[in-house]
Amino acid sequence: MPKFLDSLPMILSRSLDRVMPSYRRLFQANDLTDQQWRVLRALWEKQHLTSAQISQITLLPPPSLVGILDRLEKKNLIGRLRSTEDRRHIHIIPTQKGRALMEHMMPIVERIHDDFMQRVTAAEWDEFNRILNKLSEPTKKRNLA
Amino acid sequence: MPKFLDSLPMILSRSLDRVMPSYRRLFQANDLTDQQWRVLRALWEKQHLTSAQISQITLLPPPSLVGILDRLEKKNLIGRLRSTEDRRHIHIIPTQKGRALMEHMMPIVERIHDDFMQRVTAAEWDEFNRILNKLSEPTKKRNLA
DNA sequence: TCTAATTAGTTCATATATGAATAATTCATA
DNA sequence: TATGAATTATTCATATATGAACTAATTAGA
Repeated sequence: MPKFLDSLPMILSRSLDRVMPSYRRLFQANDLTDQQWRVLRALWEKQHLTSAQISQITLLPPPSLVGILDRLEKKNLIGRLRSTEDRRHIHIIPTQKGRALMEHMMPIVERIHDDFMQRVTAAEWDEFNRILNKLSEPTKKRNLA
Repeated sequence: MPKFLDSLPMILSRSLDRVMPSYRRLFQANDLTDQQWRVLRALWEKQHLTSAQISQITLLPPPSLVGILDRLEKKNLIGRLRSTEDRRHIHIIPTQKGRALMEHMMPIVERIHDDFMQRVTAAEWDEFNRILNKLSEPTKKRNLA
């Protein structure tokens, strides 16, 4: 008899609730929300991305992204630049200030990540990812209603 | 060099995004949000719970819970009853209609759950929970109440 | 006994999630 | 080449998340 608290959604939600505070302290110290940081983080590797690309990388839904980008723009951390080739695309580009903030935060984020990683062995981490992937791997539509 | 997409928060978020749709189709077919179902589900075992207890079980923050309970009450699925012993407590009680809805949905929810469980062995599931717990176990604030 | 500290539920301001719909642009193709 | 389909970013309405603050009720302590 599977208990509510042992269901997959609750297990994942509870873990997120436990993991996020360690990161959130850093985000708040830098006046960022979780989501705002995700956008900046996505721009760490690439110099510019479209909204759709950011949405795909960060898992942030497009309607949410509009407001998140608005606020990042207002804080002068990113800029919007409409593409001349395909005028439907809007390139999101970090500003100097945005890039400076990323450079300040990235090492700390990595340290937080490393702290979590040190809780398990490399083999455990791999095994964890393998099983979680089996559990959540997308297949067909699973409509049991 | 850990990639953004392989960080613990992103892995957990992505898995949730992949798992929830299977449940959400059922919730929507019954005119419920994820959170509204969580509250009903919490009331499946117990006949009545206080707001604080529901918040703890469902992981829903108290300020959110107020609105969620308002809407469940408006749909006549639950009722609020102020305790006479401690007038700060408010008991949340499913209505007849609420209980009927739960009885209709529970078997389907269980089937969805079983469907996910069949993707891994019992040993894998245990191992998954063990590692995830090591990863996300709270260390500080260990409140031994 | 009387007041300070706690507790439960709530409100507030702001930010985000969700699903439907829309405007502008580009693509596909008859 | 006109025109319907597809794409990109956006808006809209509603629901929820987050952290601070607030009210009413209860409890702890001097």
